Amino acid sequence: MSPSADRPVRVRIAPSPTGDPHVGTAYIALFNLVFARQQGGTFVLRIEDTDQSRARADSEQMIYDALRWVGLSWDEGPDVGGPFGPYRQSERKDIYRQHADLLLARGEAYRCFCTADRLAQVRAEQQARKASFLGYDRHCRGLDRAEADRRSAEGEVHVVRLAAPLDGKVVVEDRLRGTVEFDVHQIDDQVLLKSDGMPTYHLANVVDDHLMEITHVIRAEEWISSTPKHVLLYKAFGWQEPAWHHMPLLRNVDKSKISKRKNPVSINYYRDAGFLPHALLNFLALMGWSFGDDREKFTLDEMVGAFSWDKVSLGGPVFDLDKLTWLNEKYVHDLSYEQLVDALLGWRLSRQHLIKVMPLVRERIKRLDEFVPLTEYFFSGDLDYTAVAGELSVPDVAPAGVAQGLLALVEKLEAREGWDAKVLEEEGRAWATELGWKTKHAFMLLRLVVTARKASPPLFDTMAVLGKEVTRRRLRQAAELLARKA
RNA sequence: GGCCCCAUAGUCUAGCGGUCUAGGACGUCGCCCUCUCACGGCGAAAACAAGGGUUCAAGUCCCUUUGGGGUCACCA
Repeated sequence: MSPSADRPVRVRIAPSPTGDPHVGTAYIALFNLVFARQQGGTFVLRIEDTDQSRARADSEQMIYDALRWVGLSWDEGPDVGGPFGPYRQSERKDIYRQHADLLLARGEAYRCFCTADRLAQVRAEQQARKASFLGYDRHCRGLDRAEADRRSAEGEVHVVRLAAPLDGKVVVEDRLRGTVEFDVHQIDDQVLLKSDGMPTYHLANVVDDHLMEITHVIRAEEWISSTPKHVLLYKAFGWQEPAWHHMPLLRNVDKSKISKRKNPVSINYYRDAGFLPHALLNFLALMGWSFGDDREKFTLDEMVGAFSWDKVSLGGPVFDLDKLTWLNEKYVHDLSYEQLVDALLGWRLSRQHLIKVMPLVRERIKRLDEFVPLTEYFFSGDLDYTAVAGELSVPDVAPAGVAQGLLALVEKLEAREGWDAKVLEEEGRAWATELGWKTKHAFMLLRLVVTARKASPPLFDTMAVLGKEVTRRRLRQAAELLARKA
């Protein structure tokens, strides 16, 4: 019965390198790793980079660094290799194509020549008449196969879609939630191969999981509604399904799915804000899992020893920074003085970081004793704006407008790859222009937000050294403060 | 809106039919310790979403409602 009883346990995480390393990735990675370790299994890291338009050059490395920083490591992956490689989906294009061809040959899939415009029209029409089902209308499903193959051979742009069954139910056996049934009428003919030849998540995920002999899929709850599509794919291929486990989603304070707009979400933020990696990891474990007794502080090894699925709770846990801070305090207090010193030296007091700060302050100090008071904001997380609250403003702009402006800058910086003084200045100037704010005023505002002082080293150099996460957090915090005032 | 998931205090959770006048933790408040602050110690307020069943017995099982969330892409 168990799809894995006879096979060695293999699990995976499959992050997509589209941005900053996400706490949710670490969260899911933790549960995968713990389960693998407990079962004497293997934990695989696979990079899902099939969307060229969203891929970011530095993102993949940041994922590795961030996961290692929290203390998670994998047995197989693009950077460490392994017998089931390549572990980067962009390097497996041929494999997906072959599998799509296989499905095509079996009549389990078909070519679709519909244009993006037509698809958009269909969707708009469905929405307009408030159709209960939104999805592809199977326009190309009836096409003659030989004819479709000919058009394809002639180079006509098209995608490959799964020919989902027209009737019946798809059953997902979730090990955390039990049997979940989906009516097949809710599932449309999912695209498997995009017109650029890259697979969609659905195809790549199923093909890779099978080829990499993944026995247990442990992923976030947001995937549960696409699981029937995956089940259908396993059936179409005639493969054995993995055991499904859908973990609850981390939440913002308002209970929505955790997002960078409402909560620091990058692992790098937690690092830069002075959280200890083991504390973060321990905290993530607490989000959805409990030790069994009242223990809240425990190591990875202890968790591995005590882990079981029935101690996972399914309500979406709110990521509570206060409780994380409390846990972090426990970890800090458990360090010896020497260890704490090392922790600091590995953090913002590292030689590496101080060397970045120095060009900004050397000209501004006359004696060494001035360094610490002058540079405090380089070593802080959140700032206290009470002393400058009155000056946190732009002439003739209401506080709410200033808040909005700050958030607009956050969005702007988000959209731009790279974080150095040059990029920041470009974006900063464009931002001020767009808002119609004099740079003098706009930049003083930013200076106050970022340093809580009226005098500082050059603004954009300061932001560059501060780093993306801390800067972003301060912009948001200040915006929130101003919005409250309004 | 269709489908799906979820439901114990503001938050994270224990509870797997009787031992629950519901336990722990964060946060909040009070007291103690104390040269200050912090730590620490002690204590307080604070929850089984609602309504129906099943049962001798329901926070625990079932149904409905309500609420929250997710998802409906050539993104993952």
